[in-house]
Amino acid sequence: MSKMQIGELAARTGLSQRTIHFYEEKRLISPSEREGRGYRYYDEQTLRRLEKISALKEIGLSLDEIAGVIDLYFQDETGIMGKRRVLEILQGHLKGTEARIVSLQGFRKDTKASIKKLEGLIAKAEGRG
Amino acid sequence: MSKMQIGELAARTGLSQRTIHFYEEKRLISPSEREGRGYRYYDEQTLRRLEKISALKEIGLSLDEIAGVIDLYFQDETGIMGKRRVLEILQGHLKGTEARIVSLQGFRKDTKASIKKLEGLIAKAEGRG
DNA sequence: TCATAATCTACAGTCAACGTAAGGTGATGA
DNA sequence: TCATCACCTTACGTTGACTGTAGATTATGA
Repeated sequence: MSKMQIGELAARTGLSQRTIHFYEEKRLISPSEREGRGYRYYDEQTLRRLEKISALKEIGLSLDEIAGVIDLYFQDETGIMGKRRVLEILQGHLKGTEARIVSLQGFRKDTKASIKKLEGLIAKAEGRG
Repeated sequence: MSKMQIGELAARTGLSQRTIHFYEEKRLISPSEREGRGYRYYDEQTLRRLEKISALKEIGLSLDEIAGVIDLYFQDETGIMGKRRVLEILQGHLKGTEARIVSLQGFRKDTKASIKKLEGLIAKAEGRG
């Protein structure tokens, strides 16, 4: 269970094997082990890492940006300075996410207004017809 | 006011002139006029159109997808069938937007939890130090 | 009239994030 | 023995969304 090959990892994350290779090139992940015949082996940690990467992509970060922060999510920061730094990054993500949400809510409002107006027009046209 | 050249349009939308040309190639917009064999002239309608395009990009539509629906936002649909069609599209956008919001809210929740945990650790470390 | 500014067309280049294909290795089961 | 499988590396291709730039044309003000 704990050790899996790339095929299983791909299946469980929904990513393609190529994408996983690509993420390794970009230093977003690395296999936990590379035994005899060259196969990559991954653990659950990498699985969670990939999930976090997808989540960060969802909020609009580029892979480069993700590469710059992904470790912060998974290293056990011992020093208090490290913890503060991680905290700052997370707070930045939170802010970005909230801005994004607000912007989408604005769009939602506009769209709802358009819909309502259009429904009115349709109702009127039907009533008259 | 009503008639402007590409420079002004670019300034007012925040897009580059090159991008506006590009959007024209992609049939997302077109100049209202092309007098004297040369310069493009735009009206306020195009300005609003570009703003809508940006909004649709914001919610994750590709330029191709936008090209497929942008007219619906600006044509005065006369027939009731047309109106229904526009309504459907808008409802689709609304659904997509709401899904997007929910997903971001999930991420926000996770991030907040991480922050809280981290703040706890920092407080503990400080209290002990 | 002439400099300068604004715009034009057309083609090439870039960058991210993969996709795809070719050719090769070691393990496994019929 | 041999086909199949799961993976490997290397490398070129693709798509989307721009961006740069050269060289020509058009407009404007002193």
